[in-house]
Amino acid sequence: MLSNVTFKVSQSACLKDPTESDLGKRMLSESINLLDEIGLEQFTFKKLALAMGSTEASVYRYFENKHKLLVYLVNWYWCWLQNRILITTYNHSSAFFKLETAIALLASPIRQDDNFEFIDEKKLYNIIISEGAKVYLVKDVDAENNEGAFLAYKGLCSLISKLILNINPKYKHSHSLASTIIETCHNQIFFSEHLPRLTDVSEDDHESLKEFVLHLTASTIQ
Amino acid sequence: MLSNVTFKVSQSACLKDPTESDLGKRMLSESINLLDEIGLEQFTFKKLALAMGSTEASVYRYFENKHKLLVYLVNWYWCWLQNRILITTYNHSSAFFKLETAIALLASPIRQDDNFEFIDEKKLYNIIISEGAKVYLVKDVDAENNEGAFLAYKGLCSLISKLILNINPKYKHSHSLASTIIETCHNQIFFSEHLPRLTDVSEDDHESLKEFVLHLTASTIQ
DNA sequence: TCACTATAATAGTATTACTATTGCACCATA
DNA sequence: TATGGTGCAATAGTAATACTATTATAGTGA
Repeated sequence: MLSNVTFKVSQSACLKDPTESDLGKRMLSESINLLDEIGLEQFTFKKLALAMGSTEASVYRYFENKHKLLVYLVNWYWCWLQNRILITTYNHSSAFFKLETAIALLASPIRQDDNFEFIDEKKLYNIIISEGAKVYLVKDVDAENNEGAFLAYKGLCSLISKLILNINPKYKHSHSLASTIIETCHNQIFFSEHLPRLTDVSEDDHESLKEFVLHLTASTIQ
Repeated sequence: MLSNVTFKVSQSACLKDPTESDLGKRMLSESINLLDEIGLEQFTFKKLALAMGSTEASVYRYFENKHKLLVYLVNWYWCWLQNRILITTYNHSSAFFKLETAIALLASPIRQDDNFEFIDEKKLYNIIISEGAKVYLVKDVDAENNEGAFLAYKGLCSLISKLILNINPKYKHSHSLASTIIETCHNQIFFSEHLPRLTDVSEDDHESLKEFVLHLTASTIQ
């Protein structure tokens, strides 16, 4: 069902579609490896070029700067995840089951998806957790928003929001709860790995995280 | 009651205590103005030095780099906020009232505290919302954690966690809920200002934010 | 008055982010 | 098969940023 799917990842994030050339695909693949390994602050186009056996200038042909590259990757993830949720819940009618599935997917490391051989979904998931918030925590967030940089996140939030309203049409804060669910899943995983005193979730205990978030969600919307 | 209080803000964050010299105080004051104005990415010690009529090298005498300066400011805020919560709830015995007070303080812009004439608490609050997460979302978070960079955050989290357990001693995820409350307050304010489709809270409607977080908290812990 | 100390200012270097220009391969047309 | 155009990557830079080694100065105690 997913085969031959490509995501229209925010055109504004790249100068040239990296999925349409061999060099571009290697760029995505290597940038995921490198970002996962050294983090956004240490990441430079020079290091990326070295890792992929190309040059700095070639990377600049595809992405304006490293922030836009991160925006591209994060958007790719949001598109991919929304797809995953829709596919996994396709044959079910219960809104509660759908919401549970969405939370389970958000709270667990991602299985490799062989439809995108140039994306390592597990490493990308780590990048989302550690660097994801940096795509919007910038001064020119409004300008980027106007360019459509966050449409995929909004889409996912809207999807979860609708599931919440299906369960309780009178709940007044469905969008806030949806974004809280998303952010909390990632935050708690980060805390469990690095700042354990900020969480009760043990490292890699995704079942416990799912339980926490699901209980919080279900209690809140009754 | 607060007068003559100073915070032992993580010693490791600075090379020299900025509150003990005139230049240091101006450094804190101007860095808050500048960070609020242009954000961490655009912020440089050169610009700070220019703004305060000093030199880059002098700033480096107090802080290793701009990240450490941010760590210092964020820690100052966490210390200050914990103090505020303790003072505001001092004469009350109800754990629920205390939790409500903590959420109200987290969810609202801060009044100017005249005990610290070199800190503009409102601007600092904006910085916490926009830049706060960046203090831990870095590759060497574990090393910084060992140096005690996050003790103040852990202290606040522990305080809220205890209030939760006072209300319901059987609740299993008090630390996770505490950190979720803190992060959610700041996130939702950011979203209300920049990405309104991710929230139901309107800009500057702190009452509605407080309502959302308090309802979520109360429902979750019963 | 003379060292000694603590401080800030000067004057750099190395690295990073980004860009202008050149060179090369592919492809259609004569 | 030759020729000119097009699109891409590589070369070789510049400008700005992050950081440091050294010098200058003011205050303090002997």
